[in-house]
Amino acid sequence: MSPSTPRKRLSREESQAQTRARLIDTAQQLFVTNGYGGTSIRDIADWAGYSQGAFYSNFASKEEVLLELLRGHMEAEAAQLSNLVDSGGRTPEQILGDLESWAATLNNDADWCTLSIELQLHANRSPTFALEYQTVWDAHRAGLGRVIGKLFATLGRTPPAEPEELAAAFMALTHGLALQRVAGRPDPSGRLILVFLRGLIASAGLPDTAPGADPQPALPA
Amino acid sequence: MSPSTPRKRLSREESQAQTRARLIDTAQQLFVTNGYGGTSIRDIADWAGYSQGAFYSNFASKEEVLLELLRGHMEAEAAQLSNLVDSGGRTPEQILGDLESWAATLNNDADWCTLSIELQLHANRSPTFALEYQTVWDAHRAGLGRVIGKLFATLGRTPPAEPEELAAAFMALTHGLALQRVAGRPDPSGRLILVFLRGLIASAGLPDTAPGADPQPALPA
Amino acid sequence: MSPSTPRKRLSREESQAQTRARLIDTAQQLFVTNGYGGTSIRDIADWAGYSQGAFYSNFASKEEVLLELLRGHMEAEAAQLSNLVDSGGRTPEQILGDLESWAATLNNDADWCTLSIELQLHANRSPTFALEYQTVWDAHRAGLGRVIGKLFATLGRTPPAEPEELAAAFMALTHGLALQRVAGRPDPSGRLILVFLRGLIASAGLPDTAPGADPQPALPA
Amino acid sequence: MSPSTPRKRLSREESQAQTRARLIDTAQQLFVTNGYGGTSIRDIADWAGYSQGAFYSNFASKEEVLLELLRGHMEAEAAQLSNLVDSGGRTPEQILGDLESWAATLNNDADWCTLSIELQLHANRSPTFALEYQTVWDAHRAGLGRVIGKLFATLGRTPPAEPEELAAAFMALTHGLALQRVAGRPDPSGRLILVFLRGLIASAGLPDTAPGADPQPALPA
DNA sequence: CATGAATGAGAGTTCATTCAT
DNA sequence: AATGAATGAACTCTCATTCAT
Repeated sequence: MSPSTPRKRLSREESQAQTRARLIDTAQQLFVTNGYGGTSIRDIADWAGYSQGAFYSNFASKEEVLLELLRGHMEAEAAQLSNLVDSGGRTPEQILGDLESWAATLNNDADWCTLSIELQLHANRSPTFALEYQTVWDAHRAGLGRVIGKLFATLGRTPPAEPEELAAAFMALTHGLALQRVAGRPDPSGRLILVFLRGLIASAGLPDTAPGADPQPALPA
Repeated sequence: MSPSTPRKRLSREESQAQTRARLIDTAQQLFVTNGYGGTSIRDIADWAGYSQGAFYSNFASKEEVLLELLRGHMEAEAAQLSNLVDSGGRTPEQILGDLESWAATLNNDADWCTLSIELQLHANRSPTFALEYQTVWDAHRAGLGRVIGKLFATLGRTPPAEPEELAAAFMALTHGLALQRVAGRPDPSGRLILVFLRGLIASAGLPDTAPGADPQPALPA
Repeated sequence: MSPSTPRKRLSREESQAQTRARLIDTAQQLFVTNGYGGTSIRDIADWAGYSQGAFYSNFASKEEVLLELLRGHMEAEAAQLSNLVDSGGRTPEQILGDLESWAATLNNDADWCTLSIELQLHANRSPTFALEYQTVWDAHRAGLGRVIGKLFATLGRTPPAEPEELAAAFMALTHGLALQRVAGRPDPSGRLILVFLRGLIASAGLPDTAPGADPQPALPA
Repeated sequence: MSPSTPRKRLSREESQAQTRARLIDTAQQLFVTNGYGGTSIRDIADWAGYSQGAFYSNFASKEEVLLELLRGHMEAEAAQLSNLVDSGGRTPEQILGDLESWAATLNNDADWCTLSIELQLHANRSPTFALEYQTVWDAHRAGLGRVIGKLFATLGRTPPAEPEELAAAFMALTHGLALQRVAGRPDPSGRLILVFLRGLIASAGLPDTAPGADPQPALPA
């Protein structure tokens, strides 16, 4: 290192940011493992290697860390969805492929799902939290709804329910399956989600096409 | 009062059965409202109008009430399923109608679903409880799986995944949708479940029928 | 069974006495094992095979059982002592032999000693109990003191302290050694008590004998 | 006060050491008065003027305070014994005098004895505690055994039992006599211990001295 | 900013005791 | 006399939170 860039030592701001980041990370892991209620602030501080006071220097309460996690959750999901949505001019096969890889992500990132359940549960209890949560949730639902709407539009079919409702249902399916996960057993979540998605497409009406055409020739299971 | 229609006073057994029943009822309501972890034994006893000691005269621990609720849950679900399964020789329309009314039940009985989530969450934390829980869960999954298998058999179609897996997926969907419920908004659970079910049927293969036949003429959405 | 001796069934009084006796026995065992404070009335009733109510039909409180045990203790000790004391005209060797067998009793009956400590401890806490206890204790101390006094008198020696005090000291030694007992290790109580007793005799003055005589020829270790 | 030694205020470390010390002191007094089982953590905290939480900031459990007291006990006893043991080249009279003053200490420090009994009792119930306790106990027994062995060696006599066993017996005697203490009555412990010790010396053999010598001319009671 | 001793409320649980049966 | 459900107080222990340092 040259004398002009010596800083092994973090500036005060950097150090503070690090403390905060470590607390958030630790909190997420503990919430996933032990649940929100089953995690104490002492736990978070201890596992992160800080004192309880350090926690309170960064967050006003346990709920505030959860909010912070919610924001991270939100950003990650928004990024994911923009990948699915923004790229125009795709064939149905490509969109379905995208959704498939999204489902695979869920499969791998079990922690997010578990955390997501914790968020939802806590929103059901705490009105304060519910308010912030609703925003995130609605945004996500709208985003996923748009992807689904687009898929059906590209296929030239009418979805069997409002795209946003279908989006909510897929998220519900994801959460419900995450709840069923047992360590050691293979997780069929991604596969089942696709099975259901293909089902929806199969049952979707072809509004103004000539009758007798094969309904879904392009999408063999 | 005549000697043959005796005392408003409860006999000892009746009285203790009443106590137990009231504690269980109160516990269920509180678990649904505040979650398992968010409910204290003090709460249960207080709301039921008894002392904490009364609770411990009836249950060895908080987990034991949850087990009791699980058993009730189990019986109710078994009864429901036997209605769906046992009656032979039905048309596909009848079976679908049965499933529809089952979905409607879920719609109305939001508490059961919320409680069911609590059960599943607690099973994920407590090995003791998980053991008992797994039994109930497996039985229920097998039961619902049988109904689904029968439906596809009656329709002469091949289900797009193992019936038991589909059953698990529908339960997941139910739980996930229950999680999303917000007081004041209409609950689309039952409707969405049927949408997905119809989708599965639509995408199911017709193993040995003549090609070109209209795949699902009997089941318009 | 002949018709003239039918009674498989206990009379009410007999049955009650049996209940009482079983409760007392169970209580003693539990007090010895877990201590007075570590034993609950529920424990006593359960282990004896009765309800808690049965306990309260026989005793007003936990302390009353302890009193009952104290009385039993007292009688047993009185009987023991009267054996040591009453038989007149013994040689010193015989008396020492008697004491030796008394010490051996203590060795075997560890339970009595442990219980005795519990009694003494409880007397130190409860004034009510202390009152009754003091009587028993004083009687026992006086009894054992008389034996010791007699022993010295027979030997024609002056005890190095008041016989009653020596009695108390021997009981203290017994209790203290009982406290040190560890399961699995041999218990040297009886032997040590005799070692100390011989010591007292050895150091006892020969008030009016000719000087130069061998002090204790008759009692080699 | 000069500016260099200003603050009446305690530093943080001092203050927390004070808290700990007060809790330990209070615990000791209460254990002595009410017994280990009869003392609640609430009691300790209340009497020390702190909250229960303060207790748990300093000790993990009630047993840990007892361990702390045990350590203090151990140190005090070790110091006492090193006084008795270390100083070489003493006449028998001096050693006996030392033991006499040791016995007098016991006399005055009744609390230690009572506490010692509580320690022993708790060791009999809790395996965890027993482990630590055994170490202390063995050390003390060995130490006192050494003093006794030295005494007999100086006197040129053979002790009537293993010095360690005699040590254990004297500790038992001490404990047992402490148990008998009743407030208001004079406590003969110290005196009786010396009576017994002189007895042991009197009955000790003179292995290789000329026969006919006066056995214990130097030690008149 | 970070510390962690101390707080006070509340958790699950046990217990001696009461009383309708 | 015996039952055991129910009581209410007390127990050990954990927690989110505060605040002097």
